Amino acid sequence: MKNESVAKILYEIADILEAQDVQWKPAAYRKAAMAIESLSEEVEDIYRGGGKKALLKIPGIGENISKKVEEMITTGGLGYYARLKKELPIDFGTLTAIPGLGPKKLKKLFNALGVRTLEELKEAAERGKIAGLEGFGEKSEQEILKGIALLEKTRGRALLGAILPDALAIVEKLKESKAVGRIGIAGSLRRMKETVGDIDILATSGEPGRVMGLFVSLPEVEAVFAKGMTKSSVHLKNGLDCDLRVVEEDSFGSALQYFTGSKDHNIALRKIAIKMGYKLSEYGIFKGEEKIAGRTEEEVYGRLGLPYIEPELRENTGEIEAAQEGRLPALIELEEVRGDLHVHTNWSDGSEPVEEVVLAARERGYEWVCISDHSQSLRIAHGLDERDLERQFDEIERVKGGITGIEVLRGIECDIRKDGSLDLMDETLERCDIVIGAVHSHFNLPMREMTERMMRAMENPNLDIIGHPTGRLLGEREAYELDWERLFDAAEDNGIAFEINAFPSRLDLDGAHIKAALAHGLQFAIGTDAHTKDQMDFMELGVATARRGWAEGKDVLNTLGAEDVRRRFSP
DNA sequence: GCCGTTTTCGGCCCGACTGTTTTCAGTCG
Repeated sequence: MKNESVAKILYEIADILEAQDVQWKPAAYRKAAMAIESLSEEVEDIYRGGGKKALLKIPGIGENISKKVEEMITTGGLGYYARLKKELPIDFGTLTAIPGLGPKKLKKLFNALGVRTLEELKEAAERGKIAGLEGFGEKSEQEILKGIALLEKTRGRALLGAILPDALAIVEKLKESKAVGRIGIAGSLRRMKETVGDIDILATSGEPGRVMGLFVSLPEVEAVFAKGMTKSSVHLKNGLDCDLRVVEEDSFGSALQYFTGSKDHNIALRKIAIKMGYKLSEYGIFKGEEKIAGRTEEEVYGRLGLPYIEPELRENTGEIEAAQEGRLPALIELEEVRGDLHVHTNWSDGSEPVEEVVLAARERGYEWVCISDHSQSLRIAHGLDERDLERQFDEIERVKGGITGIEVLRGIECDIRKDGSLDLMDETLERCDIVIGAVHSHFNLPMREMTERMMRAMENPNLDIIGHPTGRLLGEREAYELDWERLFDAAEDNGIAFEINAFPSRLDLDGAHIKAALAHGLQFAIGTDAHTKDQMDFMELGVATARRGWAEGKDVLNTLGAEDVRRRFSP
């Protein structure tokens, strides 16, 4: 059973128990579900490797839940869940996604009207059966109908690269108002998560009413969920929800800290505050009635005895302990990036000729750029064969002659065939500065075969980098499974780097992969995989991913000069 | 149900918004 399915059942158990007014257990089940959901490894594999004992090592999973997870993995079902579901056969997973409906209200609807599914809820609301119930009214019935309509449209999380510009545009529009003081993005967007579920904006204002009025009437807004003096929530036309909060000037730092999260990071901070005899909230740090911090985030962290922690690290995955011990990494900065390792031109499936791509790289302040088009197997992308590549090398030489101030590296995104061999002759690959090997076919191989396919490719002395290693794309789960430990070992043996692929529709390596690889002493190369000049701007996303994996400048090859990159990859 | 430099028992983050409840429960983040 996959992590997602295990987590879904645990979430549903939490909802059922909460509907039954059970104390504390719902929170415990939810915490366990979140822990399993965010594992970078399959819980099945963890169990196969170390049994129930290994499950107990996952924080939030104790004696009871580990037994239940064990049952799910070994039998594919869970008796406890089946019994609960019999008592309360409600589709909590779907229905709690409707704003305003939680476990308790859904139980009321079930008891009064027998509502179990989205369809039954819709029918009950359309027939006006809900308005008369205790605890509901005309308004809530309408809200439910609106919620269902929104749910039926596309919902869910969106890619960072797709949302960041929209969020910045809203912030810019609000900034134009004189009523707005300080303003900034918070939430998972500020932490630069690969995907974001909503947009959180935080501002200060002497006239919150005016700011809220402006916010809910922005043209981007499709529906308004709530409008108050300190908080308003809307649904945007791009499909995401957006919250705006207005706070006092002297609470901006603590509010920014609080609403940036993550939730787990904040809970850990609050526990530290409690131990020190303080109370931490979005309004500041309080010692009794007295407020002792809150104006800036630095002040908040400082009062808790911590250095400032970068938003990308705030996941409670060891950053607080590292901060306490003074061993936070000096995260790589966008300014340190000296070149893009992976761009396409119109020689394969890119839009522009070599010359324009090189000029675009120079405009971005890079010292070098590596041209890396597809190899011949990728027919739909007009992949290059040996002769094409030689001709492209000539073209690169010609372009280099006419453009100063930037170095051009000769690269190739070479297909890794099903058997692990590379798609071009060794003599040709030897003439490249950088060979990026990538999988573009036979995605459904079993984990072992796929891993060994890549390991075989790594043994070719010409291969330098594994490109977009996970194959994950938007809307799909991991396209194929890999045995990371074996892969890391092979990369170490052969001096191979992994690519952090910043192409906007790709959900490639995440922070956990990167941390694990760094622990093996491996290096990364950020490639935008740009197919148009504009897409080279997504370097920022690649850097954010590296930062979320705790990478420093030395861990990322893009911080090297052109000659050092060449030397790093010459056999 | 989980967890432990307060603890193997007794805690578990905290506050705003909404609707309908005339004093607050449920939901949300």
